[in-house]
Amino acid sequence: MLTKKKRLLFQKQAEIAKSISHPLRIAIVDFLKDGDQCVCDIAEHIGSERSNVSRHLSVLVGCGVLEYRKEGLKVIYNLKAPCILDFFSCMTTCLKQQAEDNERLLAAL
Amino acid sequence: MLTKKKRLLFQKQAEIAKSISHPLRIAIVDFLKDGDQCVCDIAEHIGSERSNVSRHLSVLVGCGVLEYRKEGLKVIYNLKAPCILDFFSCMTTCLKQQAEDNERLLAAL
DNA sequence: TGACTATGTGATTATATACTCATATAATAA
DNA sequence: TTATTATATGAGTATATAATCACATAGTCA
Repeated sequence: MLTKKKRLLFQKQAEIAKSISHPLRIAIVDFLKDGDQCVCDIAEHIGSERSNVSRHLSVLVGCGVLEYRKEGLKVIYNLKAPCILDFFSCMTTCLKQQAEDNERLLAAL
Repeated sequence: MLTKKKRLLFQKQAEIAKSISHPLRIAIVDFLKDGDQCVCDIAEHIGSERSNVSRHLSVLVGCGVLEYRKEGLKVIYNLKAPCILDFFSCMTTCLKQQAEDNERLLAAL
């Protein structure tokens, strides 16, 4: 059986995973890998309402994936945990694997 | 603006991330890193109903994180994408960072 | 064959999440 | 001061997810 310690760890890890479990949040992290950006530029880049983007950003900040600083009127967000990007490539590997599996299946029909 | 290609990629990546965005599913993946297991042993280890575990397992299989084989009555699950484990350590790094931040904050009070 | 065991699934309910709109806050400039 | 701009947040609605229970399926063995 799981210990309480492990349960807590898994709970916290799940929160981080959940924070990047949304296409727009993935797009945000991907955008920020090339440099810091303000909310309005992020919103324009991913094509969504600023209010919506603001909420997505606060989820990512809450989990320690992003951090921000204020510069005049603007709030600039940046990647705090770049190791997240490694996970992105792991997911891409998964997807390639799946695509290859499907290809093999198709060839067998 | 995002291209359609990128949108699709982010959508698929979000699905994989979502598949591990649950404490029980994290516990399952963590359990399977030490070797293949059947549903009933997984259910006992994580302390949840078999029907519930079965559903969580099918989510993970659906995203290519796990795969399974049948052995008699039992269905044995194993880790198909071990790179997921690297992400676990990234998340642990995030959590340590957050804990340190909190410590610094506390010390400043 | 029938009994038993492991697993999966349909239906239901409770809860969580995402999005939109309207509004609030805060910094800046006229 | 007022107006403007960037950002954040409350409320409401729609949708997605998780857990439970009952039942179905499928493999094994007497």
